This record gives sequence, structure tokens and C-alpha cells, in this order.
Amino acid sequence: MSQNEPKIPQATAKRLPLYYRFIQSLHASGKQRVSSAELSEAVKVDSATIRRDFSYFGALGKKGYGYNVQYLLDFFRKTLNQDEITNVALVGVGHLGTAFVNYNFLKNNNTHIVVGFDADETKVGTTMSGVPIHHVDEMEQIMKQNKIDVAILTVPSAYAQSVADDLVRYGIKGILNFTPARLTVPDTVRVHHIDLSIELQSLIYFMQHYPTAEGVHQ
Amino acid sequence: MSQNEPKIPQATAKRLPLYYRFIQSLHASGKQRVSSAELSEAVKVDSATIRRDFSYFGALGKKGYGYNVQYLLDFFRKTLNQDEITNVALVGVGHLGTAFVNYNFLKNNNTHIVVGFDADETKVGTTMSGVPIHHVDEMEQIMKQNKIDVAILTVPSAYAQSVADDLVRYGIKGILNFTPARLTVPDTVRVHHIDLSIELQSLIYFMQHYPTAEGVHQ
DNA sequence: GTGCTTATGTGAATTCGTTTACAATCAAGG
DNA sequence: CCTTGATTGTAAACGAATTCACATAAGCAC
Repeated sequence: MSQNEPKIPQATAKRLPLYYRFIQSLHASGKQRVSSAELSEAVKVDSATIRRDFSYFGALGKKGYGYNVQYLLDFFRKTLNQDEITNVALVGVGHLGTAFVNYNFLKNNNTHIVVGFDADETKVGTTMSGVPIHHVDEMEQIMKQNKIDVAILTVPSAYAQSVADDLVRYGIKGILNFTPARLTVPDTVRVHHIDLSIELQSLIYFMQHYPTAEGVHQ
Repeated sequence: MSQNEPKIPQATAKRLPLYYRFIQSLHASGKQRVSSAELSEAVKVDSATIRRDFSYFGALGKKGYGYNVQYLLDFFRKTLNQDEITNVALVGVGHLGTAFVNYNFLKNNNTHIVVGFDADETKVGTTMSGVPIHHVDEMEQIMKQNKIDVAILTVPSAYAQSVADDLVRYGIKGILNFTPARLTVPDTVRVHHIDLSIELQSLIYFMQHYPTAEGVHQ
């Protein structure tokens, strides 16, 4: 769907889920209208950037008034395809993988970890927070059965590339990669890296060299 | 230190730990020299970008030859201040916090989680992978005693801002924030957000709207 | 209605980051 | 010591993202 809508800048696209979440909470608290200035304060993005982001989708607000919360909510739900649930596989049920399976943040939104895979026989066959853990050898069959096209990769980094190759073979379309490995995949597969030790290292570098903070992740 | 070195672009600064890690592994494998093209292949960053990044620090390589691995290693160790160990506190020992304490990735590098805090009395007083867990009420004393100026924040989001306020009061300089809350802190404190559910959401958005991947976290 | 206030939407300017493209330089081999 | 081949370092071009700044339009009060 929607590949031929005018392309939204990537930086904008990355902020959409952030907007959506805050709009949800506004709606839940009963607020009827909101200005770009209020949004800015809450999500810590410049108000002009917010207006520009919204404007890529047309005129969502009204001059002198702001944005109608219900309207925004409906709009973003549609745009972010929140009515369809996206099934996610978690590959590698170690410390980090376990946290993701248990952590409730994935049960909000429209994403759901429906299956975990691991090579450790003591984990295979168990259920964690309702999620069945299968052996990696069963990946092909289960991935195809459940039409899963997103995976969270939390295996030891030595296995990351080969597991990614398998995932690609089984038709994966997106990988959220928590391993330090830089994966090589066909360019039809989207990979986002979250490299925790690098995030920590770079935080420390910024602390030491940019004593007064600006930009970057807020 | 070094606040008055010429400022490195933020995008470059975020890549430095990545370079450092790969250079370490080159060194470990006994390689003597490396070109920007090889580095590019490994870390998946354009070779011109790598050369440009390096050039902010002066001429680290030799034309027609490449870079000397030992030299790069020494240079980056110094630049990234890898000889000093940075003590890190972990606040909020839930699923995710537990994973971080146990996960060995923090034991590499120069960073070390030396203490955890939680409000749950059943956790207080225990030790996880050698890290003592204290009650949040003891934060002030322990933070100051151990001269900790970086914290990983993995508390429920409702408490995030108030815990951050406390951390600021106790002299924190950097926070790696895993909660969805957008923290308000003085601009002398550096905050990096890692918002896991937003990362997943935005991956899915990109998959659906940018079928062929370019840029963004590769 | 009329006028005042407010806040959007966007053209233009700016800042930031990446990439191209190539002159300068060095190693290595004969 | 000269030539060849390789690879850096960077100027210039390009592209992406942010921010400024304001004309425009809507709500609201009276």
C-alpha cells in the first residue's frame, strides 16, 4: 500500500510514532484541541518542525485555533496503520530478548511479539509471558505460517549475520537489530540498528565534549 | 577537558565508538593497515564519510597507503578517553534493567554499571551479576560517594521525570533514557533517548512506505 | 458584524551532513 | 631514482533537515 504517496522525509517519519503516542494520551485525558507549541513542549521537538511535519500530510489544523485532538488521532491511526496488528518474532531469548518478551511496551501499540526462537534446548518448548519459544530450526515453518515480516534480533553477535540471512530467506521485511554486527541484507529489507554500548559510549563522548547539550535525541 | 578543541560534528561523534570497536577487532586479528574502503565495508558507512570524519582530527592516514591500525587504535583510545573507566548507575531494575546488569556488553569498553537502584524492597540488598542493588532513597549518598555522573534510566515512565530530577540534583551529567518520557533537564545535562517501541513503530512505517531501504541506521 | 488575538502553513534562509571528484602524496617494485 | 598504482584529504556540489518569520485565516468576544 501507499508506496506512491508523496514521500515523507525520513526524519519526519521517525517522529510520527512519537506524535501519535502523545496524541493518544491527550485524547485519553479528554483534551479537545492542542497547539504546535503545546506539542512541542511535550515531545521536545521545535514547534516549527512539528507544523512542517504535519504539513506534509496536508492541512491538519486550523489557523488561530490549533489541531483538533480527535482528528489528529484518527489521522495518525490511519497513517500509522494502527488498526492492523503487526506480528513480530523475537530471535534470541537471552537477557535482552527475555526483557522484550516480558516488557509490556510491546503489548500497547499495534505490535505484538507472537513467537520467540532460541537454540537453547532448555528454553525451547517453554512459554514466556504467553509467548511460545521454539527452536531456531523451526523458524522457516513458523515464520511462514504466521506471516511474520518483522523480527527483533537479540542473538550473540557472532550469529547475527547468519540468522539474518535465514530471516531474509524466510521472507522477513524488517529487522530491529540489537547486536553490534552491521548486517548485510538485500535492500528490500529494512534494518534498524540499536547498538546499546555505542549509545552509552557516545553519550559519554558528548558529555565530555559538548558540555552544553543541543540536539541529538531530544 | 578538551572543550576547546574544534567541535566535531555530532553525526561524526556518534560514529566514533563504532569505528573504535572495529579498529579494536582489526588489531586483535593482527591486521597492520586498513583503508577507508575496508572500514566502509565493515561498518557500513560510506568511505568518503569515514575519511571526512577522520579528517576532523587531522591527517591520521597516509595517501596511497591507508591507516595504520595501531596508530588509529591509540588515537581513538585517547580521543574516546578509554583509559578511564566510567562508572554508571542503573536506576530501575525491572526486566530491561535486569538485562542490562546481566548483559556483558557493558563490561567491555570503559563503562561499568557499578550500582543499581530500585524501589522494590525484595530487590534491595541483593546483588545481580556482582552489582549491588540499593533502595532509591540511598541514591544521593551513593551517587556522590562513587562520583557517578552517568545513569541508565529504566524506571516506569510515570516516575521518569521525578527520578531524573533527583539525578540532576545529585550531580548527574548524562542520562541514557529508556523510558518513553521526554525528560526536562538543565541544558548542562545530556540526555539520549532510546525509545524501543518507537523504534519498532518507525521500522514498520519505513517498511511499508519505503520499500527499498536507504539511509537511517542503514 | 467588527475587530482582536491566536496559531497555522510555508517560502526563504540557514544549518548540518553526505557525496563527488580529484590533486596531492606515498609505498613499492623494478 | 623513476614510474606506477593506490588511497588519502578536502574543496565544492549537493541534499536533507531545521528554523525563521510572516501573511493568512479562523475563533472568539462584544
